Amino acid sequence: MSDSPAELSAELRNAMAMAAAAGDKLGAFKAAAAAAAAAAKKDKKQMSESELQQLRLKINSRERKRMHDLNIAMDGLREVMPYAHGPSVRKLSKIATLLLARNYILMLTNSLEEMKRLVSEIYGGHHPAYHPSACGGMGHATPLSGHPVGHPVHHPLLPPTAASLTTTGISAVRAAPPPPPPPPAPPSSNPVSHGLGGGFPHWSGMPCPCSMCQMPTAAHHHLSGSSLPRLTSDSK
DNA sequence: TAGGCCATCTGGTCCT
DNA sequence: AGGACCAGATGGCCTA
Repeated sequence: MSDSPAELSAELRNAMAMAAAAGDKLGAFKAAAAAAAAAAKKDKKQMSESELQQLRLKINSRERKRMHDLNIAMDGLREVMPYAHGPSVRKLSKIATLLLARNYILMLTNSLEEMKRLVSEIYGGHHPAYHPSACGGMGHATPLSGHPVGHPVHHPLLPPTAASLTTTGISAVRAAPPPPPPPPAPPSSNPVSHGLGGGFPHWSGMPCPCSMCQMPTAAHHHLSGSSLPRLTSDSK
């Protein structure tokens, strides 16, 4: 197996390492891109070994950048998760981040529903929030979730309500069976580890990403995975 | 040492 | 045609 992909990629890695060592990676990328652009004008069968290699370097560099951007977005997601941050805490894995985010969204959605229910109970459905005309003509698409009387509402910054989510293709979240609303405990309370795989610390009232704590929300399983349209093509 | 996680390469497919 | 996206393969690093 002398021409195995592993050996070929090792060769390319050496080329990249040499290019990176000679200068900045951007410069190496630009050189590779220029050579690849010239080479791409020809038929691939007519391309020389080095031209093919340059094209491969360009594609590899693009893919690296794409994955790097994805990791940056993942870090941004980690930052807003109710989880212990800090140098002494191990970073959440990607799968754990996604599972925790999902549970967190479900929890927030449920809390919002519960809050709306409580407000309607207290005010008997006569709270001004349920009458958009009382909000200075801002014209809500959906009733606001019971903001306190007298407090200014920054409408553009409000998170979408569960009802509005249904109009954006996320209705499955709302369709989830309501788990018991967790108390609003801050993540600073003592974590409880159940000693399962992954070693996720458990915070009181906070969603856990570990597989043991995934609630059976079969009602919205159709939201996951391959059924989601591509972001770049959902406008069609 | 096995298993988990990750980065990277690679070829294929889809989209603009 | 070129780029974005995806999934499989591979190897490295780390931890229990």
